[in-house]
Amino acid sequence: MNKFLKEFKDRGFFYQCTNEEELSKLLDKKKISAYIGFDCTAESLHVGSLLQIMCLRLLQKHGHRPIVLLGGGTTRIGDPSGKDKTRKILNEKEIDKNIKNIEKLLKNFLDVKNPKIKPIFVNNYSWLKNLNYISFLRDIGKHFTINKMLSYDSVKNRLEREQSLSYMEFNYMILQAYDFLELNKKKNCLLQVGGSDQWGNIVNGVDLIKRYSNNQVFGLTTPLITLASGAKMGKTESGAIWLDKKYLSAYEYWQYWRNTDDRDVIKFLKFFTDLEISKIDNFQNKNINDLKILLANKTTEMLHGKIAAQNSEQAAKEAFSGKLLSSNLLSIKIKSKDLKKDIKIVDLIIISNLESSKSEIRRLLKGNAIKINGKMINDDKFIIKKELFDNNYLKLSIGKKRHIKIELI
RNA sequence: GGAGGGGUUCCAGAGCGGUCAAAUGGGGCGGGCUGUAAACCCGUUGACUUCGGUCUUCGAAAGUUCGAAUCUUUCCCCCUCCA
Repeated sequence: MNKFLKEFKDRGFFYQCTNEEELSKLLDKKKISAYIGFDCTAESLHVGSLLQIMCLRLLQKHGHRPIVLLGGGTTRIGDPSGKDKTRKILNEKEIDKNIKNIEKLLKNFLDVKNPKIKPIFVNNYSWLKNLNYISFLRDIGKHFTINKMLSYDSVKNRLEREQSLSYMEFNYMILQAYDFLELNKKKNCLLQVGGSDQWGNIVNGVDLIKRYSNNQVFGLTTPLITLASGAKMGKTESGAIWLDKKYLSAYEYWQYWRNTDDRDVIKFLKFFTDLEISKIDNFQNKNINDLKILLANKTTEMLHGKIAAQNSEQAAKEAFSGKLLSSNLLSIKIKSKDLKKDIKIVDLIIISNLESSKSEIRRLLKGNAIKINGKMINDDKFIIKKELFDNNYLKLSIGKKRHIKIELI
């Protein structure tokens, strides 16, 4: 089997392929361009897209060129896959902003220097915006049958549940197939990779290209990642695990990985780090917590850089060992003039934006959850005095995991 | 078009005139155990509070009543069956 495909499988990326044998042969013969499309409905991607990003990296590792499609056109329509309701439609400005930001984000993960494998970023709006309806129907539309389109899960589910599916959304799969055709024509793109929910859309593209130009191209999908706990990856109660540090700090990102369920650690090392498979397979007997730290370091390093990863590890070490102040701890600044009057612990936490409900903070206080400089506070009338600050710093702990440095400025 | 059933707190789902900020389960949060894991146990889960209470919530609006999530009217939205 082709080396790329083998590693793709060994790491657990593989779910389905339109024609594995032929793809393997092709990849042995030459270096190709392959594309993955990303949703641009938000300003940042989250961990849910990370497997796709790892696919891009793997392509590069094996000398293939990734094409990143940031769907300015299709985001304007909204993919009905996995959705019960029509998505909210974003306006042009928002989408353009999202595309710019996501492109920047992705560049953190990819080799953008090596001219042979440098990623190509494309926006399908550039070809979708000028489509002529009649000629599109004649050239492209004739290759699609409604009979088949109705059989796809994304469509079928909607219809079965009697949820309305607009004609606009119904066209999504055709547009995605058309994207593939365009990329095949313009960039000689021979492979589309996506999540398993994209299978139908990908197959349509492969079929369209076959019918339209008689070229053979391929589709490859990755499995949906579920956690050992049964939950979907990437969402926690406090929100999505964003990749952009504007929404989630490097430390919090590091913590997300550090808190991986035991049962998921080996799997995640294969998914989300570049460590060699053979090496990971030898980890079975290693201390599970060391592996979690390794996982956190590698994933954080990849996104935020080595320094950020090291700082996060250091901060965690200090925070959880009970050390009072660490320069690496998440820091929140409050103005000293706000501290002039007697400020209560409850208000301090509100000002710091750590909690938004005073009732909640009172509950936490009652539940032995709040510590200042390592000392438990139960009284909701506890006054924060200047003396509590050591060199203008104070350590506030909420629960066992949230340790924050409050800085007086 | 005709006949029924329903919209309840994050979710599922009870309540059907006062004892309802609303059972129960899930989820979340906090505590315990531990390893920043899992499992398990306990507490908690609308907001504000001078801890006495106060205010806002049961699809929307209006009404009956001393008192409404519960009754009436109108409106909006969902589901099932028949045509």
